[in-house]
Amino acid sequence: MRIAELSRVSGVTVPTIKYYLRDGLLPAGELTSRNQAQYDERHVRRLKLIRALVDVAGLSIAGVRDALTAIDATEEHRHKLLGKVLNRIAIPPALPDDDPGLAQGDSEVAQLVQRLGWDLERDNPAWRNAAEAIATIRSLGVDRLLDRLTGYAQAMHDVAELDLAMLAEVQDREQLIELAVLGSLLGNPLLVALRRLAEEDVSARRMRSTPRA
Amino acid sequence: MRIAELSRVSGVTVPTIKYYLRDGLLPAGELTSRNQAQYDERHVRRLKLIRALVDVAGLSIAGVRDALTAIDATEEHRHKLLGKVLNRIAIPPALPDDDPGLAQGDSEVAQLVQRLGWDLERDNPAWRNAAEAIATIRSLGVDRLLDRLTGYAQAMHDVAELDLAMLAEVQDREQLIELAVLGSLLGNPLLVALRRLAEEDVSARRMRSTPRA
DNA sequence: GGATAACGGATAGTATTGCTATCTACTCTG
DNA sequence: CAGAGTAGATAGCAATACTATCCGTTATCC
Repeated sequence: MRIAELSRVSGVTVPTIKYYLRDGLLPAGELTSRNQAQYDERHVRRLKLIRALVDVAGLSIAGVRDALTAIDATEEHRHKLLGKVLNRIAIPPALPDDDPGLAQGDSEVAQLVQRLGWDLERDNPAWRNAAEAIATIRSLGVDRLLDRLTGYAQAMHDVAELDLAMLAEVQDREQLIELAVLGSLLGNPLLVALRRLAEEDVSARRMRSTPRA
Repeated sequence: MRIAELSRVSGVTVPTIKYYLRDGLLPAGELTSRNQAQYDERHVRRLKLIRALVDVAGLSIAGVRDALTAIDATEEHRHKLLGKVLNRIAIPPALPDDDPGLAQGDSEVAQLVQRLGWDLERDNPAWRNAAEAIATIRSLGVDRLLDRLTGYAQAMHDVAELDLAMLAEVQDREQLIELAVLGSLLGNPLLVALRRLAEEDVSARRMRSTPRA
């Protein structure tokens, strides 16, 4: 398969494919001569993956590179725990380290974790993300949003049980890493969409039971 | 308060404040003369809100404008249902209408909704978001990620119950809209972070019970 | 075997986003 | 009344994600 067909099959324009090649997101095809290369199904798949991460997961090109690097981790790195791979595709901090309220958010996460008896390390990047979200909510004075923080955490624990149960079934290590990364990146928008749909259902039910509340 | 103090108090630079003023994200201060305006606490709050939506919720400036417009909906629009407000801050579609697989994703959402007996309309933008996420997962051949779709939906239904229970307690209509919008936009990153933290807990627990699985 | 279409690789250009800087005419402050 | 600050307008800029063009080379089709 040459570049024109790769473009046709994947739906990505030739200049964009060249751009991804330059950026190292897409591995080069096998050169059969100075200016001819062969591409195969792996390239098609990789292009679909890049577009999925950009369009659906909402990643930047730099974020895609991080995700692909995590997926492609060589065997010498792959002995590391799944957690390490997932921490490498974490959402970068949004607030400065000295943000007033961040320390408070951090300790609220600590309380939550302790209350639920969760077994985890403070250096998980998601800890910071959670602390930042909490700090932001408090700083805007919409504290009521956090009344049910524990319930949120329990619901996400249910999700996590499903995630890990799925991963536990996977034998192949390469596939495991990929499923974990994609489950994280593509699962988030799915969960967000399901939350919104569920809200409409709950709202409709409540409306039926108390029509003019 | 003049612009320099507004900048100092909010932590947003003067040129950026002017940019937000130009863009209509921040309402103009009250002009006391041709080139002097007074700003107040509402402007401080609005600036914090804009930064929160950009930094924490990850919205673009255009997205912030949509969110603020939804929050600021005048009384004539505010009779509309909460759902209409939330649909206006929906995530825009990422796949083209004619994407192969989108129709399949759409019908999978329909099956899920029917299976769970959810009461909702097909025109909810989140329906499309869910269909796109499902279509993308299928097109990448990582179908296993969807094995527990029903469980995901149930967990998010729990979240939705919490969301609506919180909103039901709010009397003031203006506050209701704001809490709904911020609960949606700021709640998502919080849920994503909690999911990741919960995954680590579940992973640690599983590791303890079956150390070398 | 000769026209021509496509190719890989390099370089340059472009549209958009989200600010940032400068300018001008004015006004408040010490 | 000096000079710092201001509103509003316009212009500039850095980053991102492509998109276009060019070059010499290579396949392809009659």
